[in-house]
Parts: sequence; C-alpha cells; structure tokens
Amino acid sequence: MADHSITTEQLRDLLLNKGVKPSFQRLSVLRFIMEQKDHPSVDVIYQNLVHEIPTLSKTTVYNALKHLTERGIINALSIDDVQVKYDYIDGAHAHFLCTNCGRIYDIRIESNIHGMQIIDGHQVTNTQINFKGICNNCKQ
Amino acid sequence: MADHSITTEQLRDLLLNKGVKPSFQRLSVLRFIMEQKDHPSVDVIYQNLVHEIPTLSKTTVYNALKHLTERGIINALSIDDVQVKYDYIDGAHAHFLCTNCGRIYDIRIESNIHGMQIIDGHQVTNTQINFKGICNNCKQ
DNA sequence: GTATCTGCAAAACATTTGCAATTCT
DNA sequence: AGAATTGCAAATGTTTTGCAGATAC
Repeated sequence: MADHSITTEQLRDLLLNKGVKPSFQRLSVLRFIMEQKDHPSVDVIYQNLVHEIPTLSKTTVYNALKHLTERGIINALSIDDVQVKYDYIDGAHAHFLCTNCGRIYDIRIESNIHGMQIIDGHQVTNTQINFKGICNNCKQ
Repeated sequence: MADHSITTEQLRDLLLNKGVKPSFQRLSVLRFIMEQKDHPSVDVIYQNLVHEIPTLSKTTVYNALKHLTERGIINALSIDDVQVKYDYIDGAHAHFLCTNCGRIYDIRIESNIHGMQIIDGHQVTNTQINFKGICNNCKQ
C-alpha cells in the first residue's frame, strides 16, 4: 500500500530519481493516480485535474502519462479494449475487469511479475495478468 | 495445434454447436483466424478476405468477431493498445508482444488458464497473460 | 413472411501530431 | 538565450451505430 499523505517533495524526488522533470502538471497526474487507486483513464484524470488546473490540456495528460510509463513509474494497463488505464507500480498484482460495470479490481498474486526476465528467448520488460468476468458486486 | 485442413462442414458444426449461425462471412472469418495463427487484427482479416469476398464490409467482420468472441470460439486479445487482435481458442497459452516490431508470439504455459473460476469472489470467464518487451528477432 | 444478417455511410471515441506560446534554468 | 514543456487545433485510426436492402429458414 502506498502512503496516502505523500508530500510534493517526495513526489518530486521520485520523478527526479527516475529521470522525469517534475513539472507541476506531471506531479499532479502522478499524485492523482497514486491517490485514486482506481486505475483511471486519461479522460478521468483530465476531468478531475482540470478543476485544479483550468488551463490543463488533454495533450499534456497524454504526454505526462507517456513519460511516467516509459520511466517505469506507472503501468499502462491494456485490460480494457477501449481505453488505456493507468496504475501506480507498487508491488505485483493482477487485475480483474468486470465486463458488466467496467470496474477494475486489484488481484493479489504470489509470484513476482515485475522485473526483467527472458522467456522463449524474448526480453520481457512488462507482464500483465488480466482476468475478465462478472464481479462480486454485479453477480446478484 | 489445430488441423490445418479443416473442412467447411467441421467449421459449420463448430459454429452451430456454439450457437452462432454459420453464414459464409462468419465461416470465412473463423477459418482465416484458425489458419493464420498470427493474431490478426480486424483490418488484416478484412484486407485478406475482401479478395475472396469482394462485397465484404468491415462492419460485417466486426460483427462476426463479436459473435465469435461472445460465444467463446475466439479470444479478443487486449495486449495491443491500438488494435484488438484475435486468436482461436485452442489450449492455454500466454502472449508476448514485441514493442519494436509489433509481432505477437504465443508463449506456452503449464497452468490451464481457460475455464471458469472464482477469484476473490469474482466470476472469471477469461484470463490473459501478456508479456511485453523486445523479441529474440529484434534483440541483435 | 418474418427474423436475421449484411454493408454502406456517418458518427463517435481515443490517441497522435504540428506548431506556436509559455515556462524554467 | 536555449531547451524542454505546455496546450490548442487538426489529423489519424479504430470501433460503433443507424438504416436500407439482401438473405435465409
């Protein structure tokens, strides 16, 4: 679990350590993803942040997400066929997408799926385990 | 491995057994996916089939793929963020996407990831394990 | 003859790109 | 000043939708 009350200074250090320039917009995008725990889409991130940052553009959100993903700070989830969803990388977990309500749940798994490995001679840099079906909530 | 020389009659029975009306277009789409073994996209399927079926429209391909997916005959892979790729369901395997050349490789795995199961109280109907990285071919 | 399926055209979305203005050091 | 970032508008690409005509049982 991540700390909910992470300071701006900690966020800034995290970005600097990973080689991403800590602009105000990028810090805001990362903070939102870390606090939201909801695997938000680009549009959800934009709609929420545009209140605090009225001049924000969706292009900037795309740009920030691209940098954060490339530097291994967040994960671009390809579980949803329509939109990409984003997830802060803190510990290995799989995802479950409810095809009824669209919610994405974290699923705890034992094995460590992060980190590099070679499979069939291919250099693996990212692993995702995706389950789909009907969630507990929609089942009744 | 599937039989390469599957007859139209066998295809027709397969569709009927799963509750999909075996129209000529749907048979063609399914046959292409089974023979291609290449996880083709909608566009690839359309571009190839439109030669044999000049009146074919992309809407019909989308429609056929939707029916085949819903009835559990093929798998809609969400490994690629841009396009959905399709895969005939025959035996459990994971996928590796090369982020350089875009090719998708089948990865053999031990555990049976098809079939229903309950995870964290959610009813799972589909499981996908996706690896991304640089493939053997692009590594040099 | 009625249901379903097909296919065209248009619409709807998500994402990318070009470029000028702004910001940061 | 120089380099990177931002943000607007337009372009691109994928998938969906509405609807009329064709097809199948």
